[in-house]
Amino acid sequence: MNPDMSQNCLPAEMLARPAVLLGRLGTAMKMESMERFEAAGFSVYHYGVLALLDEGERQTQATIADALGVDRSMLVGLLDQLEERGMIERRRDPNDRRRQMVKLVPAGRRQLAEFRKIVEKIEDDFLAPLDEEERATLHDLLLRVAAHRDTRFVPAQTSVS
Amino acid sequence: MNPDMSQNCLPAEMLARPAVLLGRLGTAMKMESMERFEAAGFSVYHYGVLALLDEGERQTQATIADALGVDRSMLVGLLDQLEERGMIERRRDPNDRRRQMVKLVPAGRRQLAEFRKIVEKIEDDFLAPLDEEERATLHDLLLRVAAHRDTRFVPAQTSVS
DNA sequence: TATTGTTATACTCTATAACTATA
DNA sequence: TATAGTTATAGAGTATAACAATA
Repeated sequence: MNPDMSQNCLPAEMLARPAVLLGRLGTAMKMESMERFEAAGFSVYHYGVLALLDEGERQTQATIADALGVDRSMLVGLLDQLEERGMIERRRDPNDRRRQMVKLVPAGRRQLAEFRKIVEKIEDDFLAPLDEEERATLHDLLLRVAAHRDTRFVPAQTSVS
Repeated sequence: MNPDMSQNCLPAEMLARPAVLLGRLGTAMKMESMERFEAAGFSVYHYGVLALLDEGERQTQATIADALGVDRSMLVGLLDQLEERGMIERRRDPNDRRRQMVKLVPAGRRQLAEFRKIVEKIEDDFLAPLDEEERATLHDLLLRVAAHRDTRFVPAQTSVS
């Protein structure tokens, strides 16, 4: 109908590449997430920290930073903010006073529940055109790609020891 | 084996979310692309511009910027660089001297061929764990998600007029 | 001397706003 | 007055480097 519609489009050769779509969509996804967390008075990184600590106390800040893939110097500010709001606790390791042990406290656990709602909403909005099965397929494909290039994406074994 | 291995991992609840994987992988994809294009002396945006112009001359710079989703002020520099290297030509529209018509010239077409090799290499490295059929599935899913939220991802109709 | 956490610095990216010329 | 393109400015975000305390 409108002969100019193709003028608004990305080049067909780019649309044909899964890698291009992945890059564009992933970036959009990240921006969307950041905006929604900002709107809630937090950042996406706060979610990552709380989700990580929900799996257990950490003996050093460095392991948190490494697991989440953020710089250690950046993590300091994130933990400061979470601590100020009473969501985590830091305390020095008595055996090695350079280290800070970090753990989640009840208020943090409650906030994590709120964060999960935000994440579910984002995902649901974003993946709206896909049904449950298709989302599972997408997840499987992405997880394999992610695990292949970064061991941080390899799901942890349930240790028997 | 190593009891600390799960310490390096992202939280399981994040790994379980396709949206999280999409955001992380997409960002990694974009960064990887930028680095490889930088290494070749260009930027990913140069590829976008050439790929777009390969589909036909443009009557204004604004349609290029809008289609690629970059700011018009940013496009100026990209076109300057491509013009300096003799890959595109700009000329004023005689009917409206505010406008610049932009088209690809042979050297640009040759460079585009090089860019395509880079993109194919990136994609192949990135999607290494997926076979052809799985890549097609991934592409289909991503395209539907992309088209749903942004008409620039709706593949252009082959016009009959 | 090396490591943990912290603070300070510098730089890149990009969004916004001004500005010029044409209409 | 509005639009196309251009240039200049400013601010956010982040990577790097320096620093203090402890080992």
